[in-house]
Amino acid sequence: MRMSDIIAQRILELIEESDESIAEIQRNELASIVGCAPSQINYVLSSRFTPEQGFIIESRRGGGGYVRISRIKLNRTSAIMHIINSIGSTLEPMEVRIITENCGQAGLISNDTAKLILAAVSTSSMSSVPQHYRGYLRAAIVKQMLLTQI
Amino acid sequence: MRMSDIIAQRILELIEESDESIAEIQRNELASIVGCAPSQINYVLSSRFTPEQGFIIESRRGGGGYVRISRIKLNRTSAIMHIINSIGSTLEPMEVRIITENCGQAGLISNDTAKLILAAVSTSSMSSVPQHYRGYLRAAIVKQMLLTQI
DNA sequence: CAGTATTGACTTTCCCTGACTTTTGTGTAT
DNA sequence: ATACACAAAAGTCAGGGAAAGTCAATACTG
Repeated sequence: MRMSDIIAQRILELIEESDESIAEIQRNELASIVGCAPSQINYVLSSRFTPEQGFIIESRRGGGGYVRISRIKLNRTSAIMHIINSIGSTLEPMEVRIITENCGQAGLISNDTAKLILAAVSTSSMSSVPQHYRGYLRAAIVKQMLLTQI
Repeated sequence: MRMSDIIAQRILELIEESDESIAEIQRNELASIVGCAPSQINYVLSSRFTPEQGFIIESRRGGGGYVRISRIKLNRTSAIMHIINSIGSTLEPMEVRIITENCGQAGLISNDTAKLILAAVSTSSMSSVPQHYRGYLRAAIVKQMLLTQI
């Protein structure tokens, strides 16, 4: 069995065990338990615990640092997940408008949330970033934000 | 739990308990109560109770010295504007965390909104954009999102 | 060969401390 | 009253340690 699989499995176990669907680990500790390089934890997280798969990663460095992996709870979720999955790797402004409108109409997100999403990906928010990246960025941000609404 | 968190928590408790949203402490006394070096109190104050976060620090040295931490009360709109104005051209993840936490605690934004902001600027949202741009992007997004809350 | 895993060196962030400095209040001698 | 010394605070800053993050090179697998 691959190291990555062991790590992923262990993290999933921790999530299962917790009431809140949250696993909070110390990267170096987990690495030494399973016997791999610490940086491989990052690899596993970024390849298998992505927002697309329904996970949110938060972390903090320094003494007492941690990595928190949380799984989005399912229910009405499916609708939102479906929308998220339908989003490709890039999004144009018009598409964002349509998505938020649809979500709003379907009662999946509030008016306020819709506004927040539009603000986050607004032209003025992204003016510091070269054109070239904006489509990818929009897609990633919208996905990530929708995930919190589950 | 980190020492810094304990100290911050204690100070916030004191502020909550007081009618005037003021905590008045003696640096060395607090340090010895929680068991840390006195200078760490300064560290916590300067990293988490900044004017940008809506706090004012006053102090006096010498015999009978003190440190007074007071939370600024403003009306919602001006409070939010104040925070937006205090944000520079770039933001680090930690700063975003502190800002959303403080806004949440001050009742300026909902829990849900806080989550949305954090999601919008999360590492995974921005992974498609080179490091170099991320600070500026975070600042722009957070400002833009806070503006919708006015 | 293409794609996925794995590692290790280096970087960044955050926390914590201790040595040193500065400010303020108090007492005492002139 | 003035000046001075001393003690009792708080402030500053450089440095070290403990985490997590990044990235490029290499190994493995199908």
